Amino acid sequence: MQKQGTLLKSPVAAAYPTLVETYLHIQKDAAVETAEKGRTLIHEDDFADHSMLLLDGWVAFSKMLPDGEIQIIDVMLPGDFALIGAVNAPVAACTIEALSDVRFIKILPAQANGPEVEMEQLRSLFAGEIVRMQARTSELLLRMGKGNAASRVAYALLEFHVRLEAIDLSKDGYFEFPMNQHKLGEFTGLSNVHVCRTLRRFEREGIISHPTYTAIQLNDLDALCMLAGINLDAFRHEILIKRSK
Amino acid sequence: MQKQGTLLKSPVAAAYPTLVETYLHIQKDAAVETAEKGRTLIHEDDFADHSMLLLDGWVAFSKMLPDGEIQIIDVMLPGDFALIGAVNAPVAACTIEALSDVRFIKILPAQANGPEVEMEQLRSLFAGEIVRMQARTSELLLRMGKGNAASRVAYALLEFHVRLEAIDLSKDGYFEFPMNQHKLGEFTGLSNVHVCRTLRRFEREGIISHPTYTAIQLNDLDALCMLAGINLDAFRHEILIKRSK
DNA sequence: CGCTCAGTTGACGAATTTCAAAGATGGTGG
DNA sequence: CCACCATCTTTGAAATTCGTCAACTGAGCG
Repeated sequence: MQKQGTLLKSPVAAAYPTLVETYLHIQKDAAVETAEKGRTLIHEDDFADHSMLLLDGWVAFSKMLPDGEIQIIDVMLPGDFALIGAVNAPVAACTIEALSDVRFIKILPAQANGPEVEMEQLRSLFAGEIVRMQARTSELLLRMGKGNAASRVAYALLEFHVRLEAIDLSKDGYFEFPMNQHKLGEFTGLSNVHVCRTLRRFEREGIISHPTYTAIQLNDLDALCMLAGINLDAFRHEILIKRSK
Repeated sequence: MQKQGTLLKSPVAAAYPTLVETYLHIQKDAAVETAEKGRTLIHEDDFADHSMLLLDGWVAFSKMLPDGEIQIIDVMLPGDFALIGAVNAPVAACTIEALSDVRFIKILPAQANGPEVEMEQLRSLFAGEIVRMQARTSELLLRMGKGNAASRVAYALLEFHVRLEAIDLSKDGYFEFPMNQHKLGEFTGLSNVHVCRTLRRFEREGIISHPTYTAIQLNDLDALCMLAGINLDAFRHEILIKRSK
């Protein structure tokens, strides 16, 4: 377990001072938990009345059909907050899995709902995070229902890029990408085979390239936006926090 | 505009005393707004920092791709609460449309974030509503990505039935259903034509019947659960409030 | 060196969309 | 009460997209 001092040195705290710092200012003894890549933190239908604040790494929320098919509902990135359960809804709707090694804080209901003025400010930030998560899920659902394979893959890549860029983890379209094609298929609702074909097509057309096995390079954001049906500026307003600096 | 007296007489207040009554106990002068079927309340990308409490009727949250294809993200039913925007995320991710004549209350950020003890209780209820909305969207997204047409349509019918039954608006599988096949296609991610084929198949197999044009009768819940890949008890725990009576 | 796992590619088939046209229903105004 | 109109539903046939199956490749690792 680590304490505040360590937290504030993390790149996340530097990039997103408001949420992480605000929380730590109130809960000075917050316990930081860690999990390695591939670890399942919570299973669908488990008891859960808490929330989660991700400090480092990638986390997937997913669900499974009886036949074993898995769909990733949302991916949390460093600095993100998620409501997992509530006192009146104490069941986790999703399985939560670490897509990379992660560091996170578990937030209990009582740790955010108090009358103190600082908590009021904190709740306001949490509400924003929830709205942005809903916005991401909505965009995903839209393309799942009405978009083709190219649209879904382009959207996924753009979403990650835009969110990572805001916390300095994507530069000029280049970022570390800890999901393989099978996982990307679970996120986009496609088979791993079709994800492969779509990525290869993008690569042939020069839209993307993958310089290393664990990273990706987006070369033509305009083309991706066209394919995904996204207006990049409007999209940023919808899924990024208004920086308070 | 109507006041508390009228509200408490509504079937919703009787069925869900906790949320609606708790809110009205704090905001005694809450203004009730109305809208007729088909009316758009908010457009995607509009400014919005508020929430909404639905008293009567059905409301759809939807998004549109540049080519005009529409996907319904979630449907609110009487008694439901939804976070539309937040102070730190003041953009509506969805277009909000009345699927039937509706009555609702607009809730501003300041009306729920105060230090008072009653507001603490109210926020706890709101948090539960948000978790349940996320659970519904997750179930929908799962079937959109990995389910076939029968699974999606069966899920949609079951979701409406289970939620309506909890507020006495579905009895023995019979309920008023204000969506046409085109709208149901927007919800399930199918063309209206394929929704039609799927419904007709269900009807041929005796799983459902539609006694009037605006109502539907679910005859075989077990068969629908099998098709949707749902465990009805687990599903109820996930998307229904724990009644406090 | 051989093992395993992720990625790649082609051929085929199944599910769903699109297009087109024909019924059914309900509302409206004469 | 009837005729007409717009909207919704139903059905068939053709086209498309994507999944499945199977085989092959290539990288990492003991």
